[in-house]
Amino acid sequence: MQTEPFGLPVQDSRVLVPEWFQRDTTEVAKELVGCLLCRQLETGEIVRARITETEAYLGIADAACHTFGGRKTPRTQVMYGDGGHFYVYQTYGMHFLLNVITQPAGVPEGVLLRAAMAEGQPARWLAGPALLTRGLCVDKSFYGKRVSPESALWIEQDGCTPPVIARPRIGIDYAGEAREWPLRFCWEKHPSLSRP
DNA sequence: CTGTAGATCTTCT
DNA sequence: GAAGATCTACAGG
Repeated sequence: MQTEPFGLPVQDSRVLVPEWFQRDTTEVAKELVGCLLCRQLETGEIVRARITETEAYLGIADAACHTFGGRKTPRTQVMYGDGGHFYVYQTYGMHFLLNVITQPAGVPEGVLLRAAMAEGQPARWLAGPALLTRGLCVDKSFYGKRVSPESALWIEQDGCTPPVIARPRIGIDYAGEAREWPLRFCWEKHPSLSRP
């Protein structure tokens, strides 16, 4: 039931378990739009943000993915593990980007979380992958942790089913034909999108 | 509104 | 040694 605009307030929700992520990456990316990214801060306070934008990265066949061609480096190592864990890396020397690993072990794919909106905050507070991690105090210490409340960072689903549209991904012009692939999933017309 | 530059540093060649 | 799954500020039209 989608009565309030832009998915607020939160309804009865359930925590997604790691196994939920161990399947088709594009499906996971699509279904994560509308879910709640939850973070328990050092203070104990819990922040819930409605995910509004994701991107799927399809592993060895995807020139935009860090594991393209089966590349295995210290940075990408966790991508080869079980889905339902986090892949966090730093880019441009100053930004952390948060991914959820998908698929069973051996299939190095994942979903980049690009934008979200938290209740009681400006719509553009988390309107970008680096803004999202900065706002929720997510850094490389989450690398390899389970997507679970015991990690202080998890995802809940509460039956919110927004209108989702697919677009080419952002910032991957180097990726040859893969740059056209419609793997960016957006909540249609949502004010918190990183870009329209 | 558009374009461009600078910040800043890990990762891989 | 170069580039990057970004963001912000500022200049110009």
